[in-house]
Amino acid sequence: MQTLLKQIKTLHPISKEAEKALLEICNEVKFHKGTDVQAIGHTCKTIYFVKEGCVRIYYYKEDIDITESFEFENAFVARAESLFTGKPSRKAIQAIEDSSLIAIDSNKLFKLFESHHDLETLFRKIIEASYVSTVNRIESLQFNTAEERYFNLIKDHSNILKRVPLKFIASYLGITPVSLSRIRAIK
Amino acid sequence: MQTLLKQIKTLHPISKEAEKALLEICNEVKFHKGTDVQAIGHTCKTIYFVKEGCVRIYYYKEDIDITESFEFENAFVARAESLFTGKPSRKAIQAIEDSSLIAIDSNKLFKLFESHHDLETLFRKIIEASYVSTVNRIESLQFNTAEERYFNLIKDHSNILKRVPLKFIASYLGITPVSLSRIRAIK
DNA sequence: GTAATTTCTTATCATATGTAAAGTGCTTTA
DNA sequence: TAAAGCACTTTACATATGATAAGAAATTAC
Repeated sequence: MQTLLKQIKTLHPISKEAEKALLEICNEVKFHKGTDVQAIGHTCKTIYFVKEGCVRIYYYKEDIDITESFEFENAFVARAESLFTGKPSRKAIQAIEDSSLIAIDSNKLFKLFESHHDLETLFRKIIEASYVSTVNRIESLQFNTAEERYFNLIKDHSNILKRVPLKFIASYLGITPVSLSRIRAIK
Repeated sequence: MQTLLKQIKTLHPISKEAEKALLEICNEVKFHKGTDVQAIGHTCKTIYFVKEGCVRIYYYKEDIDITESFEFENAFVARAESLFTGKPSRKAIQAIEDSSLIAIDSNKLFKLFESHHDLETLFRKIIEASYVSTVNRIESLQFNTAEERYFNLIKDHSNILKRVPLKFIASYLGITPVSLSRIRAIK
């Protein structure tokens, strides 16, 4: 759990009591490469912190597997559209590598917000940061070419090519694996 | 200010004291159609609530005006990438119609969070909802065709065509005005 | 109310990306 | 170790969207 606490410290330091209360609703879970952490149709009631490994959120659009996002070490993962609305998710979370995640029970967490103001502030900031990164992603999808998006991705995540299959990267960029191959062949 | 309080009630009811404190950091501002509410390069320190009219967030990519988002009555507007990072924004907010906005001073608001827990919860929920809608927008940009995106937009905002010029809608959808004309000609 | 400007549409051609199919090489597994 | 399966690439062709330019329609300014 030390990695989680260390990461929290960089975002919004919390009191010892809040730390203790938080740890009580956390537990570590491990998943093998390729297995679903949470399945499609499940209502998201857990926020995960990636301690080791990496995961993706994916869904099916007309039988085609589409990767919505990747998360690596020290990132938080949840299916926002389910977690914040209480509706079942059409999306799943899957381990891309053998991964260790810290699972935080979201209902218990929201309860803790009432007694630990600093915990709510911490998670508000986490949500704000996620929000900013989705806004930036929209900008990229809206008017960058697939080629620009690909080269930006490997610039920001230099080791992603070693860790994530190209087929996942292709749908993440909004293109087919064939199209990605063409882009990669250029340079 | 009644419209703002009414909208808040539907999201997360707050105490009378919190209401009073909030109103003290709000003030109403009016803008004529076509004028900038906040300019490019300005660091966002205001959250707006649209009382009447509509606005858009836009920026320039290589001299081309791109609309990132629209907001209509009863919605909150802010340039998240600036508000939550403290950096100057490359984006502007512009009134599309003559509009009445309620301006909330964000620094004062964040200060109020310390004394009014329910205000923080309210704004956390507002951010959560914005986050969910950006996640949905990513899904749409990632794998829907321009045609699907257009018909979804007018389905969700039935009166948008009467209120917003097509050139803004085109860039919002990630296509050129010419391409939008073609799509509209189909049906 | 007319002229000027802006917005929108249409047409033509160029280009990027999609689809389908076949081939290559790597990994898994029996 | 051979066979099977999977990931990735390449090719050929189809289609959607972009770029440019010209014309029609709507809006704005005087």
